[in-house]
Amino acid sequence: MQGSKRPTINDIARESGFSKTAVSFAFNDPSRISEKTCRTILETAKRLGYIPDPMARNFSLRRHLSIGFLLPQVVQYSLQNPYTMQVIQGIGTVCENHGYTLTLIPPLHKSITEAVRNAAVDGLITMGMTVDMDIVSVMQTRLLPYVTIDGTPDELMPSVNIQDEQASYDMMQLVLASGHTDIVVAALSSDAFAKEGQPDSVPSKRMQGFRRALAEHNLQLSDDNILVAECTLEDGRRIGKQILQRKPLPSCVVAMSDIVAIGCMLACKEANIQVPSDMSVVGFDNIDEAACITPPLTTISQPSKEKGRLAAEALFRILNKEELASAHMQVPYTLIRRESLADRKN
Amino acid sequence: MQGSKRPTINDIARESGFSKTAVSFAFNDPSRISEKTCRTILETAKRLGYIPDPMARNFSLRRHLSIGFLLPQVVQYSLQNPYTMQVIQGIGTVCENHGYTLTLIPPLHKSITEAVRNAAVDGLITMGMTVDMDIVSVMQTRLLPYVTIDGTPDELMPSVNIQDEQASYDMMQLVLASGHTDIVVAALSSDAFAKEGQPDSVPSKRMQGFRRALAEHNLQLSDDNILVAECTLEDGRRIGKQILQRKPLPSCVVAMSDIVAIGCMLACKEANIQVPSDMSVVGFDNIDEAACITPPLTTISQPSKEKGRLAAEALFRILNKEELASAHMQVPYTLIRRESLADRKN
DNA sequence: CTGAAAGCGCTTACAG
DNA sequence: CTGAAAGCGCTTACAG
Repeated sequence: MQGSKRPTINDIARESGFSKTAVSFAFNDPSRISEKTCRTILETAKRLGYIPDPMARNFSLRRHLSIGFLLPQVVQYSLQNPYTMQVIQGIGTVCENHGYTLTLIPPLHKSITEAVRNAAVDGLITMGMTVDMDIVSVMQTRLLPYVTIDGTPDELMPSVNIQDEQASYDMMQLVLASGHTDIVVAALSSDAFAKEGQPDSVPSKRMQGFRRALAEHNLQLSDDNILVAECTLEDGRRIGKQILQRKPLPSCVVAMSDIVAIGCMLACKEANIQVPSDMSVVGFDNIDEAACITPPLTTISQPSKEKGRLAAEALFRILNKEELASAHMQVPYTLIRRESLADRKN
Repeated sequence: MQGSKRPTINDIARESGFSKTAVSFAFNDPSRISEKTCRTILETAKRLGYIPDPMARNFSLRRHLSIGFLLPQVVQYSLQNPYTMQVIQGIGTVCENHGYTLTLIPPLHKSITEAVRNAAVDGLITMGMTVDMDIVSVMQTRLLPYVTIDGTPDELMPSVNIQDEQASYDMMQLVLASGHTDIVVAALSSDAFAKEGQPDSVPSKRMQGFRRALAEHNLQLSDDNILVAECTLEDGRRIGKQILQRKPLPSCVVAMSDIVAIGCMLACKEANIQVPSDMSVVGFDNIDEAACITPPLTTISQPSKEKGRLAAEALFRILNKEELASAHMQVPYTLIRRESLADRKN
């Protein structure tokens, strides 16, 4: 079976005595031919083991029937982040409803741009994209529709976001209201796609929110108190260890991502530092683990599945040449207070 | 930009004054043409905004550069299970290394068979597949290579498994050794793909292991003590509620999957039943949540990423016409004892 | 109801 | 080094 060749539409046409046209109709639009012809053709197909080649069909119809999700990091990291996984879930559900598959696209030969040039999909969803990135011009050149989640909104960049600046402000307010003053921020590196100094990128927005709250308390963040982490558990742990070198310990670590916050907490556990009595930790995203870890993590809850769903639905609307109600979709967030943040006022 | 047509290789050939052949070489094998020609062509391409169409290229080369992962349930459930996600991670890493994308394939119009007929991929990885399923004959007809994880090994079915019967036996031995006798099994429904009564399917194997251990203690499982759940948190919770109706409560729930076990524990928490003092619960898979939930879950640890990795590597070996060292790969498991299982001997 | 033929956008064996 | 032409396996407008 493995060695032989698959029959093509030509074989079925010849063997059944009808034309290629008829064979094609038998599979795609039986009403165009007589029942008898259809039956004969389908029987011949079954006998010879013929299944129309999806690639040839899609090529002819100029479509892929697949949506691409560009992995922001190498597979190992991207899929390790429950937040990303939730986003993928939301996208996947919409794809399923539309009869599409969901293609996960890792960097190709280390290059995300290469991956986009070669992506065999009808449209792309990305995370953290800015309009001036190389991949955007590639998508535009390829006339590939795209939507970004947690990216920088722009006229040419349909996007799904929460109010990152405000959410971060709220979080920092809570931390400050709890009596913390010696604060370290575990920031996100602008990720794989990002260029330097995007003032509207999500990490920047969050930093702005933190700073605004601090400023209102006449505090500011020195560079020493900002550590940059990749969005992975391991890098969170690394940051955590680094923070634990300090004496005295900061009273609170404010992380831009739960996975990083949890990495920090791991480092604490390993060093026998008690959270929150020795040091508080707060996160961002409200992944499932945030609730079930000990102590439970104070964090910002984002509707991650909803973000994926909205992005995918917008993309399908673009594919269908429908109007977008708004190119910049916003979803609500919630501040969730749990035990990882100690009250230092008393 | 959205409305206009993309230039094709013909446009570049005409505009640059060279042949299609030369244009093709410029992109794929520059050594075949002079440097000057190559430069001219690439400049023309850039000027006109030409990027070779991946679909046409793949069609011509008879390949997709993508591996398919057949989702065993609807997207919502499949991607909600951390075990499945880990498997996908393992597969994804291998795809990345090979320069392939990973296509997640949900049922098409509710039909998995339809999805396989139309899958635009070079090979497929599935979970829980048996050789006599419809999709297997579709894959064979399409000459699509495939590998199954947690499926039923067969000559025509390359597979990756743990020793499910033995692992389940070990688990039940532990439960019995801890003094439990009133035991309820939360079994997995043979899933979306399965036909009735597969004696070699993973759920059957696990049941056999449970029964062997019970038999050695002169116990057997009445039908009343077997509840079948879908592999989801929600269905675990449903099963949990059902179990909590019983008086007296069973002393231990033995689940075939952590996600179901955790669903049960949720039901307990909601009903104010203490695990493990009122009732013990054990699971299977050792997903991350198993360790961080309260109380931590006793379970069987499976190397889930490794399973995905092995399956994908086997698939690529088949694609490259290499020999498989073995068509039936086995990975080791570990029994992990945590607090969700009470000791009733004392 | 049926079929011959052009077309989708590439690759590549072959000839020069 | 370069190009004309066949081929990958389908779909579909058009004519009968």
